[in-house]
Amino acid sequence: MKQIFHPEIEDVVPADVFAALGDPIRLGILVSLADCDEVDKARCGAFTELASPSLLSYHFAKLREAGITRSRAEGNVRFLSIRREEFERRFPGLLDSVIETARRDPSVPRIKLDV
Amino acid sequence: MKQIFHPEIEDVVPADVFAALGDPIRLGILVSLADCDEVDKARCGAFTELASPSLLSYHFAKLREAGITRSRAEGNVRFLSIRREEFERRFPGLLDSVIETARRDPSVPRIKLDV
DNA sequence: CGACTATTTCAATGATCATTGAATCATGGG
DNA sequence: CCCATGATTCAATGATCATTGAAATAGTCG
Repeated sequence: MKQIFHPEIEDVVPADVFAALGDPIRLGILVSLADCDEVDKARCGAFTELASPSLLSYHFAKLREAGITRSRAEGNVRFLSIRREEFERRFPGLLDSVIETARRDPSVPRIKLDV
Repeated sequence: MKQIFHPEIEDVVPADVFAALGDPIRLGILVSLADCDEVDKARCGAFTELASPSLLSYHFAKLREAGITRSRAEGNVRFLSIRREEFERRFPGLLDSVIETARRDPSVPRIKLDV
């Protein structure tokens, strides 16, 4: 079982966060996660409408390495979640307005995550 | 006098905004502008501590083309300002939390703009 | 006009990015 | 043990990026 790298939240830097948000697919992943009813229950494989599996994997890594999301392996499957509390502590208010901005905009693709 | 392109605020899209914010120099320009006492009085030439003139020009263009700033030519000089009201209307609350995030973070370089 | 200043543009560089498809790896179930 | 499933990794692609320094542009002032 390979270790999945997550940066310490204190090491996360604004420019890297915004760079990670600067892609429509990644914004789509983020709003879809945010709109998911059950936190921490979103399978990676549920996002295939947004991109191919290998491209998704690439974008998941970007979000994860920017400190925005957390990936958790459970058996065969991986779950994806937003690092809400940590991120809120590190950059108060930021994620809420980012998500709200992305949620409101039709240019951001999104999926319904059935949990 | 060459025309300077500014996108219509309605044409501005979140992913492009975040991509423009995904660079420490550009964040530095933004917070420095935001912390400038007199709005719309910041000369482009006042940012030379952040980068070389030609690199600054490049970053100014990125911010401008992303709809975040406005450039105004006046004689020999160009002035730079944040498109506050328009941007607030387009993406309510976003710019405030972006600026606050950048302002608080020591990884973002900044200058004192004497006006 | 001619020199000077402020700023942009251009061409060139190497680095990183988004994307693709094939290969790999790990797990769970028969 | 074998195979299917879920997901990542790898190699290769062309595109875009940040940076540099030199050249061009435009305005000002003598």
